[in-house]
Amino acid sequence: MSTPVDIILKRNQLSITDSRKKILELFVNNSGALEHADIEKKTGEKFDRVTVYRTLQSFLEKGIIHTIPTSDNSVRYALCKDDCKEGHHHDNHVHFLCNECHTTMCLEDVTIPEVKLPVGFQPAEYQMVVSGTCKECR
Amino acid sequence: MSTPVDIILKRNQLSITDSRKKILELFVNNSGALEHADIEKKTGEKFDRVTVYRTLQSFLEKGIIHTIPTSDNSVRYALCKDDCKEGHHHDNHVHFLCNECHTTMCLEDVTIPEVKLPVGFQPAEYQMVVSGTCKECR
DNA sequence: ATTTCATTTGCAACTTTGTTGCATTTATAA
DNA sequence: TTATAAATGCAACAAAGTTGCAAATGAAAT
Ligand SMILES: [Mn+2]
Ligand SMILES: [Mn+2]
Ligand SMILES: [Zn+2]
Ligand SMILES: [Zn+2]
Repeated sequence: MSTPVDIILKRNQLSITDSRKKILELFVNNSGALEHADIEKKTGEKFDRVTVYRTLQSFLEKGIIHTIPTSDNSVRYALCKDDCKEGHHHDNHVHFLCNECHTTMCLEDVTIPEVKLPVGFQPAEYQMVVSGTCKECR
Repeated sequence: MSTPVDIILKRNQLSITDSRKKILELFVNNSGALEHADIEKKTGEKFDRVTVYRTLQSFLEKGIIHTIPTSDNSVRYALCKDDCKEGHHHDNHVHFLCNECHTTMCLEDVTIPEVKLPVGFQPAEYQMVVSGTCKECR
């Protein structure tokens, strides 16, 4: 019996290990984005810090998760929609940071608008982050 | 004789010190954004790391510089246009990250477009970062 | 089920990045 | 010139991230 998490791991040619299962479950069961520290807390110190780093790294490389830019120095991770290929992400959706509850979420349905850049600039990837008050907090 | 840098400091009620002058000069003479490490390098280990941190912090608070969001964990700083008030930045311009020369720059003339958020979401600040190849590198 | 082998993990040791308290120095204004 | 509040440097620390390597484990073959 393969769990949903197992299926994701198999599809990405990652061996199914304890840490990968637990960490991927966190993403699947959480609506918002997670920081490294969140993951360490929520796994209850079950895994070595290094393992968490390496697990996130391989999820990133496989296109299972993506990072979300923030103005402070924190890195947030969130699940990619299924159509991200290895090494080539293309979630062109807006991200929202709530100033009240401090959750970071993917607004999958809000597409990043195009902008006209000055001549000579060749765009490859667009990122848009909106901060404010989320649905729950207002 | 007040230098341009002195004037900025005075306008923001910051006392004119060696470190503040040198660090602010870096921003004024550099077109791109700077990381903490750049500043330490370019000042030639002249100032203590702590002083650099505290100087950047006070520039941020006064609205002299602003941070630029990135997907990795690095923090970049760039000069604000003159109309940023203490604690309340409003540079609503797009930022560009060059994948070749790795410079980060403010596209002052490119305004961040509005997006329609799902009901319930109250936006406060918009950030947009475009990565790709810059004018110089193509 | 057992064996094999590449992969993954945990540990230790390390580097980098950022923070805090405090004594000394410095800038500003009286 | 002096007084005083602010800024700096230092030390000590905390947090975040990296690397090499031996031991453990997963997947596939027998
Ligand atoms: Mn997302
Ligand atoms: Mn800018
Ligand atoms: Zn919220
Ligand atoms: Zn470039």
